[in-house]
Amino acid sequence: MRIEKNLRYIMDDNVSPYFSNAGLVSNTDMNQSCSNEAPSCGKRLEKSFFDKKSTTLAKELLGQILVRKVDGSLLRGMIVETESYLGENDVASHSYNGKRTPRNEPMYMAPGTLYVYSIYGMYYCLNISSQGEGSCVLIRSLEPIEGIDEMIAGRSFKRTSKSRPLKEHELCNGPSKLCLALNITKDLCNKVDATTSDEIWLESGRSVPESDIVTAKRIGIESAGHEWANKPLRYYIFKNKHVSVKDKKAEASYCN
DNA sequence: CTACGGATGCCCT
DNA sequence: GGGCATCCGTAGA
Repeated sequence: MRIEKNLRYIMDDNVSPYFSNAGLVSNTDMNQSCSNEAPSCGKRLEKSFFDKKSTTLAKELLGQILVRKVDGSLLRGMIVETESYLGENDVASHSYNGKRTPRNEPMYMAPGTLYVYSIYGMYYCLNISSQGEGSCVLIRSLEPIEGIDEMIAGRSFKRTSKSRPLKEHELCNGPSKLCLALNITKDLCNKVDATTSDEIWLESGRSVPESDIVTAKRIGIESAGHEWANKPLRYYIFKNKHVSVKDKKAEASYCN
């Protein structure tokens, strides 16, 4: 029943090469389904993958798979939008000026460590620590791959019977939406080492060519001032429906 | 499509 | 006490 419903979603929204075989059930199937994409597809990303400066990591995380175990079932989403936070020199970073508090401690931990913080009293954002003191990558959007029904259940928070049903591309198209969909909370995931955890980790997906990466300004940091608010430190996959905010000007130079 | 107000509570000063 | 790397519903073009 659940699989049947998932498949229907996939059929309705079959835009990603990742979905070519619609393998939704097990790790084994996943590996088989993308064996033509990349030799390492479906393998856990190791420490060395994360040990890069945040701008590089932010781009290389595009196309990779975030995996979360919820009540014994696996939820998977492909990362389609990220932001780089540079550390002590970045006015918009929680670690600006080398600021270090109990909240942002994970930003200073080993690359691959998750930094989950609460925002606006009711939401969370997920970051991954990168190379460099106090720098990290914010995960802004996912394209759901597996566990759609669980994601819908997670996103029912704050929604009523009057609310319009969510479309698939609305499940994870925002930093706090994806945390709701994948049950990522500070209590459960903050400071977790994603290279060793059995509850949340990353797997290699497809590699996104530079020509498919749109570079744009970051979202929601106007208070950092124009100069830093406008730095091109947000990255997303061109034409992907699951991106939270598109930048038409940045996309104008792309074809198709 | 964009604009805006309200929700809601943690964290730092 | 004020700010916040957000989301949602409504209003209007």
